[in-house]
Amino acid sequence: MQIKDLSAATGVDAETIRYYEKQGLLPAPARRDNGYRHYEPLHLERLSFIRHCRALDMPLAEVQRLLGFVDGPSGHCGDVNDLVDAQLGRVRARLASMRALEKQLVQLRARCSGAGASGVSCGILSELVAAAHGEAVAHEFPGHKNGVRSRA
Amino acid sequence: MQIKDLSAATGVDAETIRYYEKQGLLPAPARRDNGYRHYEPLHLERLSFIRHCRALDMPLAEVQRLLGFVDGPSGHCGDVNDLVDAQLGRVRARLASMRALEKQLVQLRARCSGAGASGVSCGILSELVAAAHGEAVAHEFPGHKNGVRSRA
DNA sequence: TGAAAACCCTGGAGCCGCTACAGTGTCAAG
DNA sequence: CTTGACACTGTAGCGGCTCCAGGGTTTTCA
Repeated sequence: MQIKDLSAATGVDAETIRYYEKQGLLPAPARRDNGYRHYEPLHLERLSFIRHCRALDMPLAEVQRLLGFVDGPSGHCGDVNDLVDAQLGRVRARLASMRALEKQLVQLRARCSGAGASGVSCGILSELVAAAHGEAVAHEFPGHKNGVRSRA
Repeated sequence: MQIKDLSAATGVDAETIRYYEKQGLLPAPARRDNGYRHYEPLHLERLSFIRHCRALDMPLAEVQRLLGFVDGPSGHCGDVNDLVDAQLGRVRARLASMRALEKQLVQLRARCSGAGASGVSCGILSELVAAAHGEAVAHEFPGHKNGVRSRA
């Protein structure tokens, strides 16, 4: 099995497969005489595992730890639990902030769809400008470094 | 007003402020004799606007377009609408996939909390391995480049 | 047989939105 | 006059890829 077959079988781009190898997630396969990578069914299974974890949005570092549990002796059930719980926590936190975000955007959107093009300037823009004013005042006393989460 | 005052007033890190300037989001302020940036109230307002948009998780490129509308002549209400709608669409798509994610994680988590440490191996891990098997089979016929969204 | 297309390799740069340095200069307080 | 807080520039790093350049190899088709 060469890289394009593994790619076709998993739906993972060949460059991503090489990237996983470089990051130590996928064991380096044997090489043919011409230097081409030669994959075994083991790699297919492993890559699918990785992608499944990624579909759960786990960071690669955690996937790696999980793979360590798969390979190593059993009895890490507690550790695995913790890992999944941590991921669930992250997902829920993001979910909450996304919901708040949606709400804000819906409110913002309503500013314009109602009034039409009658007013002097756009309601959405003036809303954002006004909000900016409020924010600036609200933040006048510092205390924390960064009020906006870096990636919702 | 020097950079740390602007930073304190908005809660935005000074390095981030300089970054926004370099990216062309914040107009370059006047410089004092010593080369220090000298900010006007205009900058405070503008920076707050940017942060408010960022709090709505808009990409900087869109914030820039929005700023263009603020500066330019009015009458872009339709464009602004489209922009906000696009953002709302992105947020909702992410929201949906996050919800699916949470569900999967909860199911996965249940695999282990029920059985305790009685079985031979961890239920979560075998579930992931089994799921990986299913995925691999399901993808055996290619057609698309990348099955997993890059950033949920 | 020979040319073109499709695949493979490596190494490095680019994406986003910051964040954190290193190395240097300037200013205010004690 | 020293100490500390601030300022400046420029560059590198994060995650998780993605894409490109510049090569080599293999397959396919005329």
